Amino acid sequence: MGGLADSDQVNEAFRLFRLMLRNRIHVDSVSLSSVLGVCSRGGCGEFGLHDSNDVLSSDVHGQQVHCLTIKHGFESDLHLNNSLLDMYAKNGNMDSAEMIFVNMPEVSVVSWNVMIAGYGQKSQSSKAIEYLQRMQYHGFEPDEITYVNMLVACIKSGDIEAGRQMFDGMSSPSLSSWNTILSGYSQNENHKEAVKLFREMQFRSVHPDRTTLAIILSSLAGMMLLEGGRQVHAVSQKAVFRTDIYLASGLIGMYSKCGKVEMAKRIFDRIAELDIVCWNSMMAGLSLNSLDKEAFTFFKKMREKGMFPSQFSYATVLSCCAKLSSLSQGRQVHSQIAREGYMNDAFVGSALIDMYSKCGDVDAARWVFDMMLGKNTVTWNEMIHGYAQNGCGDEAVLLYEDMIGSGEKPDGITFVAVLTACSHSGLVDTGIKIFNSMQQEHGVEPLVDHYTCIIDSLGRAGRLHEAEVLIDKMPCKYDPIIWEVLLSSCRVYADVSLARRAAEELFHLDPQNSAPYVLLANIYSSLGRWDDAKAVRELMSYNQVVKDPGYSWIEHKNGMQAFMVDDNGRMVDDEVVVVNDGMSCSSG
DNA sequence: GTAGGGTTAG
Repeated sequence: MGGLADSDQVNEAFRLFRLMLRNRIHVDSVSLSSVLGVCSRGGCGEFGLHDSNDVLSSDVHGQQVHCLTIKHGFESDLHLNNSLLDMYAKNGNMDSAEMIFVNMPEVSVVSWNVMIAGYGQKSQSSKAIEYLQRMQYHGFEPDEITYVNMLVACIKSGDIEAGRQMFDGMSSPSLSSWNTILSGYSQNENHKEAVKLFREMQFRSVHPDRTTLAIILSSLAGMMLLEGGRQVHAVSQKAVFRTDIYLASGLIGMYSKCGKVEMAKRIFDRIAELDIVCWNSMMAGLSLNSLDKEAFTFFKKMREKGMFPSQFSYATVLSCCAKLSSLSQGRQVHSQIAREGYMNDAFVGSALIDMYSKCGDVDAARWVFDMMLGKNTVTWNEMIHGYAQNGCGDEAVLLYEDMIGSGEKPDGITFVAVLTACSHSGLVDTGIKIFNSMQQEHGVEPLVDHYTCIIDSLGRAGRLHEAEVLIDKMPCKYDPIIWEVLLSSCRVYADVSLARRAAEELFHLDPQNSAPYVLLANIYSSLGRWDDAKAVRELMSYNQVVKDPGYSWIEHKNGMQAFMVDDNGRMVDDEVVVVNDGMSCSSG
């Protein structure tokens, strides 16, 4: 259900409640408690998942109900106080929750659980731990729900190991606890550990439910383990699971990620009561398999069927518009997002910035960026990357400096984005300066991608000697990509001796790669050194290196003459040299 | 009156 729908529900429930008051219908603790429940569901925490207005409105409504509970003399009612606590906790307002909690004449395990859940949702695991200790100190025994809330607190705070230790300490964890920890691993992309733990679960004869299977499907998909996925599919053919939407969404995702989009469609078509997650899985699956046009049509169909798109739907459909470079469709989606109050969702915002950048409207991307509340590292990275993609090196560097100034911590991807921008805009020395600050000032270790940017940057500027010196000092000098980048630059600047060295490094590092042979031969050819070019091609033949498949033969319309085309359908004339030698692709 | 779980970004 969309943001508007959520806040509409809160407003409607509240309107009914006022009607009750106006008509002097007796208000009891049950009616107060249920209207609080509606207020809890409206909010999504601080800068939450969608528009903060929703949080505000449900919080304000909740506060009004809070006043009524006092007015009607229910301030000592344990159940009602727990509902109030829950309302504030779910709206992320822990200060108010705290205030009620300390003034409650009587608390129960539920009260403690609600406080732990509230802090957990805000990723404050230390506060959650504090509450766990305090509850035990006051003689309350933690229950299953306490443990699940504690696990969520650890996972949300990014300390899954602490969660695992807690889980391992449980004598017989509930199925919910199993599912929580499995999901923690799955969402942190530690799919291997998730699957390992799933096996452990079977070993201990703990029966999985639809949730367990859905989580495992997601991890199997993450590892592209189609066979494992098929086994889970077989298990889920059992009567109770056949039409389950949790399993359906998991299966759709698994088959799509393993490239079996037709199978995913079959599962989608078989389920009668599809929910928004199933639609989102199918749409993402189409896009993942490069069927973005179809995915966009699918999104429109989803709306026609009366489904309310979620932030997931919007993030996905925007990525389709980006891949299609369709600015007009992207703008349409943008206006829907603004209307429905998802502008401050970090995923949606990043997807909007990406869409505008890929469509070449970098000013619109920046406008979205500036308007967004609740930016995170990815938001900044996306905007810097947007500038890089559009050749705006200076703007990228300025924004990077703003990011550092704002206190947002850069990560490895921030540096790939800003260094790419420098490289593409010829800001060689700026790039080197930023590169040098990575580890020293920001504690981010340079990886091969960062070195590649710098080598590319030096190479494009013709500073080949500096590039060579740097490579010799690099920890990742045995990664072929480094030498490939250098070799390309040698070609541009016709530096034969360095090209020879780079190619020879590549012959050793990546023996089956034909690219260095082709590039080196082309460098010789372009200088008219035909004998050297021929020698390289002979060496390639002698080493039994075959030109990469992935190129295909096409038939010339005037006859049977064959040309090579690359993936974009462009003719690759350079490779004709190789073609004429009769070596080259056997596969089409 | 409290919990977990399937879908999204660089």
